[in-house]
Amino acid sequence: MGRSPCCDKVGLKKGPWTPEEDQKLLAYIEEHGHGSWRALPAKAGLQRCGKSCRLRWTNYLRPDIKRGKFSVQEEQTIIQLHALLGNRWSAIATHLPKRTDNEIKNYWNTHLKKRLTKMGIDPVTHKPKNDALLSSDGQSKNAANLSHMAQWESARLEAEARLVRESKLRSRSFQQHPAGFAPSASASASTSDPGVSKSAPWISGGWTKSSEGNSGGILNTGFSGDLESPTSTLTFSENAPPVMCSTGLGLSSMPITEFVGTSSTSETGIIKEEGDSTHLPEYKEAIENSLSFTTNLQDMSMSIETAWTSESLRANNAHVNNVIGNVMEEGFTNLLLSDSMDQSLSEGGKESENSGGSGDGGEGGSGSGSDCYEDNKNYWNNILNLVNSSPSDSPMF
DNA sequence: AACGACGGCAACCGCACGTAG
DNA sequence: ACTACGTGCGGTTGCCGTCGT
Repeated sequence: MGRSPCCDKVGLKKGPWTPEEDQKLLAYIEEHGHGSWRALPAKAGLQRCGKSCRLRWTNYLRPDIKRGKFSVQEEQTIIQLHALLGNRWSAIATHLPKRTDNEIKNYWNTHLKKRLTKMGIDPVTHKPKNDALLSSDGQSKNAANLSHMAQWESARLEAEARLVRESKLRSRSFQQHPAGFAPSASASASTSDPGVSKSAPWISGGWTKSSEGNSGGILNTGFSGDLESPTSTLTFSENAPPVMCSTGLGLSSMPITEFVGTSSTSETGIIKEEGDSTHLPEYKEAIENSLSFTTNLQDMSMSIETAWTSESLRANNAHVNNVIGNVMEEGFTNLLLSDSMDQSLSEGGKESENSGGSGDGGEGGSGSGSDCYEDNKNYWNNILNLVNSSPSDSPMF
């Protein structure tokens, strides 16, 4: 595939941007929008490649960027989402308004990763590093299961994002071929679309819950507030079996409940080993089937917003943030916060400016010795809380 | 004061993906 | 179906300021 290098032209400047360059770029974009990035430098009178301009704009000049220290809440959000999504910074950035993925990535690499390591948690797997030591009391199993859960959740998010992306495409078709679809002045996607089942097998497979009573699947649910995410049917109810209809992912029979109920009762609800092993291939398949790991939560929220522009959908992101916020209030972040504070104390309050916010670091007291396991347990419990507390009646989750 | 080590961060690089022609 | 282009994304690099010796 031919792909012309963008910066191989001689005479193009690289390296740090000067205020003059910034000014030029800013002025041009404010007046004309960025349009084609490749064409922009010439038009704006910059000796830069388009890519460089784009990066400068998205990571630095954009007016809606918040700079400066990350708040404790932001830190916690990053860690939690990283546990679920891995190094998908753009997805994580979705839930940190005004922060760029690059900034988050840098912050993770320079601060949070180290902090987790210091806490004895593997920043990659988010598992306790002393897994082996814990194995005797079964904690390693728990940790593995929790990690497994996170992996699965990651795949789930991927699938959901794909669904939305698919819907986005449909939305474009709406705009381009309005005659071919029921007109939707309110863009509320209130129509059924036979094409859905063809293009999105996981939809056609039926989100049992969401498609019940509306044959068109998810898109039929009407987005006036009762949009049912396919995966939102993953209710995490300990009583009612979850209606996992991700047939496209081969997950329909997965014993999700067994995973799910565990978040709040760390000791009891952990995945049953037999269930886990039984469905391991399905998990694997589910994850592997989520081919497009480029999708992210931003895709979900943004594409829905652009696709249907329903106010109710705007709550999706807000909800996620609320969930995260709730989790934080419940103490997960105390762990890190306390660590943060420990660090502050030990390092002379280097990070004490940390948004002074939510001084909820009170009861934490992590970090030392015997508390380590407890902390890690809480850590994972709260990650699961994040997932579990996504209400089934949420438009998005 | 000079020097090296280290950390933080902006920017670059290259791959992947979507899309238009 | 193929190709070129535009863009998104994550990993990496390199500059610069700060700190310790």
